[in-house]
Amino acid sequence: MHIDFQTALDPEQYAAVTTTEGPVLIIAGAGSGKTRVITYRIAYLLSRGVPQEAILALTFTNKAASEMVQRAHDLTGLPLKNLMVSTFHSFGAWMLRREATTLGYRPNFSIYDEDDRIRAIRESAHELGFPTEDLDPVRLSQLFSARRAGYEKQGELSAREMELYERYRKTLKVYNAVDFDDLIALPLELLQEHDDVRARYRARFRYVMIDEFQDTSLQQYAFIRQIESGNICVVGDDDQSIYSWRGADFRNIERFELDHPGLFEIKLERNYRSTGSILTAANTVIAHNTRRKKKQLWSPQGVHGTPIMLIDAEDDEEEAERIIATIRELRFREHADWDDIGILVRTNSLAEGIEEKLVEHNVPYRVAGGPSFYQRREVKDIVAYLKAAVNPDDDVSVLRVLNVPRRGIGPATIEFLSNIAKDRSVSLRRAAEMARQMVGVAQAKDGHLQKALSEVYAFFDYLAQIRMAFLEERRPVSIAIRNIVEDVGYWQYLLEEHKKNDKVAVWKYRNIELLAASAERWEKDPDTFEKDIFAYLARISLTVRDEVGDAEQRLSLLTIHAAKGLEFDYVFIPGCENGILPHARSVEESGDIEEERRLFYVAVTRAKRRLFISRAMQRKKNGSFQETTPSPFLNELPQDLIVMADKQAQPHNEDELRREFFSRLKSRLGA
DNA sequence: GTGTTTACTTTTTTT
DNA sequence: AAGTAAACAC
Repeated sequence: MHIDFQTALDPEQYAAVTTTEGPVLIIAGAGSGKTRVITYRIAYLLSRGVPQEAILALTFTNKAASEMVQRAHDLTGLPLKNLMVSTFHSFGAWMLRREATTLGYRPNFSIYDEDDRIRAIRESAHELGFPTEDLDPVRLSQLFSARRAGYEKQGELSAREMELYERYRKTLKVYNAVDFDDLIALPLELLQEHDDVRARYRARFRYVMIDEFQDTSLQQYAFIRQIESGNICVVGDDDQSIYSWRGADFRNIERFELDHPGLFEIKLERNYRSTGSILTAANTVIAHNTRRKKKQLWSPQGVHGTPIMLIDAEDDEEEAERIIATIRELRFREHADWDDIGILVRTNSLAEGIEEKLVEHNVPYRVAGGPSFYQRREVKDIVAYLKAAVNPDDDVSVLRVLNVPRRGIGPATIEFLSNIAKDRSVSLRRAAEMARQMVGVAQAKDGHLQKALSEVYAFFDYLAQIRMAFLEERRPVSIAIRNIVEDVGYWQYLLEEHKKNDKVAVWKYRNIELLAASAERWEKDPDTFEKDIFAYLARISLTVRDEVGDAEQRLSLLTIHAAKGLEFDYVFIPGCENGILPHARSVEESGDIEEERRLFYVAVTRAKRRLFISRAMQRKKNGSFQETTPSPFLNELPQDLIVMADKQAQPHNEDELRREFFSRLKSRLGA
């Protein structure tokens, strides 16, 4: 490994990379080469003889983590098997797996995503006889998270809801399951309460780095404090803090300063990404925020670039049409590649409308965000089989597939078993086991129930069989998936469920085949170090989307949240209307629009060359049209840098003419 | 226990 | 406008 750090980095970056001992705070403005600094820092540590296993780098997304490893690998040319670059949650899961017994869990615990969690809350509410009419599991889920993270004020619960919260926690323990909050809270508890464990982890991870530090929660901050032992480097930008709704608190930056008196602090303000007009716009907008660290992005090249375009359309459909027309023009006039274009939306629902138009116009695109592959019902079903096989006490997964495909196990049977389970605080599986032994049950006259119960027993026996295959003969996950589909007759089930249009059934079956194929790829990947079923389940529970590495050029359509850390030559920000950006709900909840402004700032700073902002005068919402007003952020932009897009100047262009020509040709040949 | 009809509200962002 | 949950019929 031979790297000339001095020439590869600007002076500030160089200082940030080479100050390896003691606490370091890096304030990294948008486009200032943050990822570059972190990867060079890893390379620098390695070049100084620090062993890989002594380094811990924590990020928020799997994408950021894998990109970092990739770039560190490219830089050093070293195999990086023992380098721990991970998301907070994956790292928590990893720790918890190793230390489960200390905390009273078994190592085969299940990880519950939001959907599983809602089901568990419903289940607990049902057990408590909580009135269903005022049960809002989604809201409760948020409140529970706030409470778990230590935000008492936000997490205000009524006495009854508090009772439900306690029951939910107990229920998860019985199921041997943890939720996302637990993945941080439990390892934290472990480090706080077991000096020997803390000493062990501190001894190992002598160099700790935190990416997107402004997005850490109080809980994560406490966790960082526990695991670091002096050499801690945090990188963040308070202007890009957009996750406060998830418990993030950018004041952790101030806390960090207070807690580390001798810290080395450096600001990266050189922006290598955007043109001058985009930077000026970004600086002007963000200056309206009151609580922020002072920062001014500047461009070392000093190029001013093209003005920002403002598109105002009659309605949402016209907005999408004009965006697409503009994109065509960019492709024609500036030879823009599809990959260079990003459409950044505030909400997923906004993306849907645009997506329809993209399909209509044959624009190749990829969507990020939105419901992921792993959330699809058929995929979740199969995954639930895997989860339940590994951890048969996981009632949420069990209940999900107990009667899928239909086995005649309905509400009555489940009620019967859950009563036993509730009385003894055990899982359904244990309850079923007990029922099997109980003479009274075997002699009961109810033929229906008898039949259903024997189906339940057979179901658990089947799960045990799969479990054995995993643990004893180490059956690969991909094979197990295909076995399950076959054994339970899932294909027949799909056909049965979609009698009217078997296209849906085929589509769903294909998704399952994709799941098996992706598992197979994962098994064969030389970079996967742990290949057992536990590692697999942790991975898919904590992955939003798999980066499908297809070489095809595509435009990106994604939420602003998902766009953080990315950049595009051409950026479109649709829906710049009051209520959308800033989002009404957010303003209502937090009382100010500063976070929404940061969101707008993040969107603007993704653009390298040109920025297009659009809005519709009226927009379809829940079926009917609604008049809109422009986003206040539009007035905060420097007006001399904005140009109104001309409505008339959207003629047929090359692409369209060509397509029209071909379609005519085709129909003539066909006729 | 399963299938169909009816009433109703919904999404802001994600590990 | 559409998808979900409760209500109802078989």
